[in-house]
Amino acid sequence: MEAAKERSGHGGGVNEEKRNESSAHEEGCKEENTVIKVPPMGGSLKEPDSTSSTSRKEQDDQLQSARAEMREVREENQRLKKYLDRMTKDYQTLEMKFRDIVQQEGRKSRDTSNNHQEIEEPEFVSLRLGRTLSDTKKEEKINAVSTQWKEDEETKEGLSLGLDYKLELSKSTENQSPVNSSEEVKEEARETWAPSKALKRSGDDEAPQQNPVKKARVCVRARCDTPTMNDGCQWRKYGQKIAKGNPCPRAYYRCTIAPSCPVRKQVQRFAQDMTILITTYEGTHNHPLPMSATAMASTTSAAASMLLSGSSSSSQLPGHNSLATSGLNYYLSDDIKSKQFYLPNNSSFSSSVPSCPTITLDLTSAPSSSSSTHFNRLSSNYPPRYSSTSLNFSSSESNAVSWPNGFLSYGNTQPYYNRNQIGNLPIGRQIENNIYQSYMQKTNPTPPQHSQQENSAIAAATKAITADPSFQSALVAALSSIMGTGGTAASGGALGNHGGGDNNFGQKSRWGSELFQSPSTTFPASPPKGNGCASSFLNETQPTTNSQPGSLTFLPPSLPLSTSKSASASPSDNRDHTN
DNA sequence: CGGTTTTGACCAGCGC
DNA sequence: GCGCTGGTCAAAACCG
Repeated sequence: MEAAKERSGHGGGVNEEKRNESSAHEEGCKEENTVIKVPPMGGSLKEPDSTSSTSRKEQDDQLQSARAEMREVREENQRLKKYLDRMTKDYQTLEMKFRDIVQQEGRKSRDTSNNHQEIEEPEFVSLRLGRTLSDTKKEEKINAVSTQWKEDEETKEGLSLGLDYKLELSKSTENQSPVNSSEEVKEEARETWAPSKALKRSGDDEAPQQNPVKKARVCVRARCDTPTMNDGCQWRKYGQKIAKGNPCPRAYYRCTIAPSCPVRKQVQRFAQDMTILITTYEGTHNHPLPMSATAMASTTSAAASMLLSGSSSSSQLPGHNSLATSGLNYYLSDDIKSKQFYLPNNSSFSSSVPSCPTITLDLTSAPSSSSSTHFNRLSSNYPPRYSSTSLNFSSSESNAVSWPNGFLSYGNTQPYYNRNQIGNLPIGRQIENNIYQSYMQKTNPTPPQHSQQENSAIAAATKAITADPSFQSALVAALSSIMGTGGTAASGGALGNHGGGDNNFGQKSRWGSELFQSPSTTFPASPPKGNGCASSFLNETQPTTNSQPGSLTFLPPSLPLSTSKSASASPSDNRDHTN
């Protein structure tokens, strides 16, 4: 190309000479190629007619050479185009093949592992989180999955499957072998939170140090204006750091409900979107939790259980996961390296996360019923062993509803309320708060315009949701898994669910009513200070809408919002609550 | 006064 | 071995 340019330039120079003499050539050049015809005009003006002696042959030769070059250039362009087309086709075909493979694998695993479930309750959301499988089965599953993925992912990355299922394979999976993963799963299943250095230092031997490295983490992403998201637990801030790559400091909290509780959490803003608060829970509560904390705890524990049980990874297989079918999005990612849970650019958070499986509950996804399609195509690959798993329950809450009054709205109000707009508008929160209060107190002197409508709508939605078999099954599965993994242990459910299985289910069904009827009795009163961010979670399109048959909506008890003026409002909230 | 938050310092892991 | 970074400690300050 450059050569052609040079030549054309050269030809231009030649034309200059001709220009004065015969414009006929120029005309010819115009027809052939516009490039050649652009000669520096100044030169031609300066040139005297001394060139009259140049023979036409030379000119013709030059023209022809220039034309020939142009032809070559065109041909080259055509070749490049063809090549590009070919590459595109190849890419598409490969993509198709890959998807087919992935889907087939998904079907296989589903058939083998979740057979009965689907037969019995095709519409039900499976949140058993692998509890129905024996450990060995789990391991096998995991291994198989891991290996398969490893193979598949070796050639491809950036998998996007239907049902909003997305996987992220660690970009650098290094030594992670399926075997290791299974072992880790085992260890994780014990719910032993690796004390890491702090505990080591403190001589806290309760936590098994056999499992020094891996610990399940549950990362909750939610839009939140407040420094922290109140999850009902009592937290004490014990440190703050500015992590590399994120201007926002990362705060470290420790559960203070029980002195020996190993649970910790990290709170950090998402660098690319400051409105997104990323909370990472780590460890297992070894004590009962307040009601207000069970919502988040149960959810996170469910997620953790999923992760630990390996169902996540297994299920992970494309699309087969019941979660996926149910409209739940969950992502696998290696947060350690990939760092991008969902957002392509995401490099701000979780960079600190050590090599441990992490499951992410994304509450920031757009309300789109089918799941957050807007984000995330995980660019990276699924690590041979489960690394981090992000679980997106397709929360409709693109904007986590935050209720300054200290309550979290789990009800999916979105269908009735443009959550997006609200969330994005500064006044959104206020409006929501007002609405919420209006129906919480029923005596709100200045209810917003739509508050009553919303109340009724939400109430109806709540009823519908709670009555929905899919919802119930999902809750049952989730809770059973929670109970089983964490709950079985006296130490408490993963990440803190303390309720009993059956009770929980009952509880669940009560959530909605509690939420709307007398939340204040069950949940920590909203802190006076209060502003907090409620992580509305697990909101999905409502079953009633049927837009997503399998969609899951959790209506856990409202969460108290963080309140303290400073970052971690939770503690104070809880204090208020407990005291 | 008890608990929490702040913040500088310390320690360990990791990569070069 | 050194530097960087993440995670934690712990004393002081703060708050109700």
